Amino acid sequence: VGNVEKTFLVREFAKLAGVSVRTLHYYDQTGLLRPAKTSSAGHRLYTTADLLRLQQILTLKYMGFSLTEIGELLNSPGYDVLRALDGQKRAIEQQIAGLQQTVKALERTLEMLAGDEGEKFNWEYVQLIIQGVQAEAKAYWLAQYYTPEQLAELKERSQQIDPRQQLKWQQEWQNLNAGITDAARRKLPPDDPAVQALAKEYTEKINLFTKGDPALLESLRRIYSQPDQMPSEFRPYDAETQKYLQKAVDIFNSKR
Amino acid sequence: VGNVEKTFLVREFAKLAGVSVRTLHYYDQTGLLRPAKTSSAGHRLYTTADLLRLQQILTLKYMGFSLTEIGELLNSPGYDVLRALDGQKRAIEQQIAGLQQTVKALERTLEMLAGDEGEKFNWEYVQLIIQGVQAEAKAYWLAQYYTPEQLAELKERSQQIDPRQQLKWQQEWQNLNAGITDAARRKLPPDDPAVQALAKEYTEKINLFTKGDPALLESLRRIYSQPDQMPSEFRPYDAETQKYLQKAVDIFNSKR
DNA sequence: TTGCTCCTCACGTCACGTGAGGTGGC
DNA sequence: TTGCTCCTCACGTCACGTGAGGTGGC
Repeated sequence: VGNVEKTFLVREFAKLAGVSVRTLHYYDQTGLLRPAKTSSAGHRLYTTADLLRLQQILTLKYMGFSLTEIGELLNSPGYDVLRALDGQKRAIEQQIAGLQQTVKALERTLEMLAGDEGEKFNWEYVQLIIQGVQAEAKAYWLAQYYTPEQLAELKERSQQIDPRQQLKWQQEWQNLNAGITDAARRKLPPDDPAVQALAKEYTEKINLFTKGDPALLESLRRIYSQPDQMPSEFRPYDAETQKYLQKAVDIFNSKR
Repeated sequence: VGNVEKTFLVREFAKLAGVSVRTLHYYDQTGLLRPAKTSSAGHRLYTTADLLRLQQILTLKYMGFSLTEIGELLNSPGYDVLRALDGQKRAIEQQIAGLQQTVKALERTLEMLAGDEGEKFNWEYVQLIIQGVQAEAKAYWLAQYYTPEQLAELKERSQQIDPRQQLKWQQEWQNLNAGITDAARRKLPPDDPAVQALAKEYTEKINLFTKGDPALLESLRRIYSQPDQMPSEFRPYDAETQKYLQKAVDIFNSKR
């Protein structure tokens, strides 16, 4: 008696919150926002409590979370919101960094176009621009892990080595990484001979790079210690594959 | 005789270009990249010319174009590449600006969380933060169109008027804009009485805002002159709807 | 009775990833 | 003959937009 809360039909409620009716249907369907009640005719009846929840959903959506993530966040009260928001912030910052690289490439391409008017569009040069932008970003990011001396040495090294040889190494690395990713995906046991062959090749390549310098090895270790921190464009594999590789390499080392 | 060009099977070609086989299938299917030949067994045979085209596709993809746009760009030789790249640059810059707003909101929310430890997450406050960030961005953008005096006056005005009244106006604007968008979408004739009613309301609201000040009206005109330049978050309707509205308003004015 | 709102399917979007099921050359 | 690669469907993705076709209260 007197306990009748004001309810809203979908259209009303949608207008109130500034979303479409279809959105509310969808949120109901996926369980993200179930209306408080349903009328005898099957009509959705929303309350002000529902409005609060919807606003929370929209807030998190604005912050870039997916609907699945939003559901998890709102349904588990013990969830660490601070951590989630912080992670989200970092993710978006990386996204921005990627877009800024693209803008930079576009700018340099436009400069090039302004330079040679009337000439045909030089695709090869644009590819070089993109590679340059990406290399810059990578170098900038790596600079925080290497000491100045190491950076100087690596730079000198790369200048002394034949570009063709460098390209070949790069491709070998890519193939090796593809093999490792594939092995991890297929869940081959780390002590499988095929996987051990990959571990061997990996170890050899690392040794070739560090030339036995323990400081350089330590830098590499720092770089790969948190794969999720690494910008995705130059992250060879995710954290899980990384662990898998580590296991295989450990087995390989223990067997020698 | 001797005119046999080297060809590649899909997997080979895919590895060569660093894409997946499925991607090549898809590009073939959509007509974006058709292999030069097909073997008698129905196998796709790619040539180095195909590789060049694929690299162009990937370049444009990196620059943020959709596959449809890429197809149009590559298939129409007279296309104005410079204009396309410049537009793309601007689009990405706007995307970045939006993401930066989100980051700002996340940062301020995190600061708030750091302040009141252990307290319950204050959703209402986060909403205010988001609104604040958006208002800042809008003010910043509008500042380039209004004169300092106009800005000062508008600011003073908003301080003198009851916030509830402001909210009400905002909602009226939103409803009006929704009506206009709807009329344009349904292609009602601009001289339709219903559309004329919208034009009337629009004109009245504009007059209420400018208070007959021609300088203010001129600023508004500048602001709305290129709707596509306006950040999408506070663009009420696209260029086409804008034109439609203009037509309706012109008819309305001519009838008085 | 006429509109209006409500409902539930269900297809389309974008650029592929991921099997399923089957064929052909080494 | 056994593998390997190739092929063509065809479903799934993410968050809805957009009809289609039908029912119920004002």
